[in-house]
Amino acid sequence: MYERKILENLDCGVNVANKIVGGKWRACIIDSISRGISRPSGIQREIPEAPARVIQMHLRELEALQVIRKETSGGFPLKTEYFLTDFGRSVLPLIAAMDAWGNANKAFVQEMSAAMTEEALNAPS
Amino acid sequence: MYERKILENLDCGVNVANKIVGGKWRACIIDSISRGISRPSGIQREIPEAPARVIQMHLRELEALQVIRKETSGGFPLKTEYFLTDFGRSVLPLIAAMDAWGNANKAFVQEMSAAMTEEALNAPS
DNA sequence: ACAATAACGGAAAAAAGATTCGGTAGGGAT
DNA sequence: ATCCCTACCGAATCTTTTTTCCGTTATTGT
Repeated sequence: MYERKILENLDCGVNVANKIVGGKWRACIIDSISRGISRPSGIQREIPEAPARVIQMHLRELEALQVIRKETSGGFPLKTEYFLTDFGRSVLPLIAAMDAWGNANKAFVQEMSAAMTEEALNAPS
Repeated sequence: MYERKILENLDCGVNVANKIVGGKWRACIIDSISRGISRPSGIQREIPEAPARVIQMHLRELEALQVIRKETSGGFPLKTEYFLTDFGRSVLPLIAAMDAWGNANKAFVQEMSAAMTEEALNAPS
């Protein structure tokens, strides 16, 4: 696991929340599991743009943070399943709130974002 | 401004939200301005752990994204003020939700986080 | 024996983000 | 004259996160 050089600050609530749902694919992974997509291969099929390695690493970390719980049946075909813990379920409303706000303001942010890159291109100075 | 190499994906609401409130100091800066701390120097005094340069850059970006609006009175002592736009005010409930969830689960996350680093130290393989 | 699938992880590179260092500029106070 | 304050920005560097590449193990189907 990666060893931090700068001590992370978990005093502020926002930072605590970002620790769980921040990152490029975190919320997607949690959302998939909440929708009953429990196996790693299924999650990968659900989010094909995310590299398998990244999903694997996030699953490890979310398990360590007790957001999800792992269940392995050694049988065949080699079955691993992940489920949300109670704690994990408690983030769902937050993810829903972020998703709702984001979707409501998607067009505006996309527009501003596009304007920013155009501005950068048209002002080579 | 920084030029992305990988196209950012603003299709998903969560990513749109993270574009505005993600990042180490974004929410803190927006929160400060919402509390009436309008000048850069004031914001820096409010968040002394954040380097001045970082705050400056975020202010630029938040302005470009129209989350905040800038007002300059050329007079003296060289006064610049930032205010939330209507759009900016619309993120406040989201930041409040993140902060509330984070504060409610702070102790648990801190505990899990500590357990993770200890685990890493005690298992040198 | 050989491919296919599932789960997983090491290592290094790439990308993104944060930080430090230094510099600009205008004016005020001593 | 010299130092301080305010606002600001370029560039290099460091840290963190994401990605790519390539392995391992185990079992099933052909």
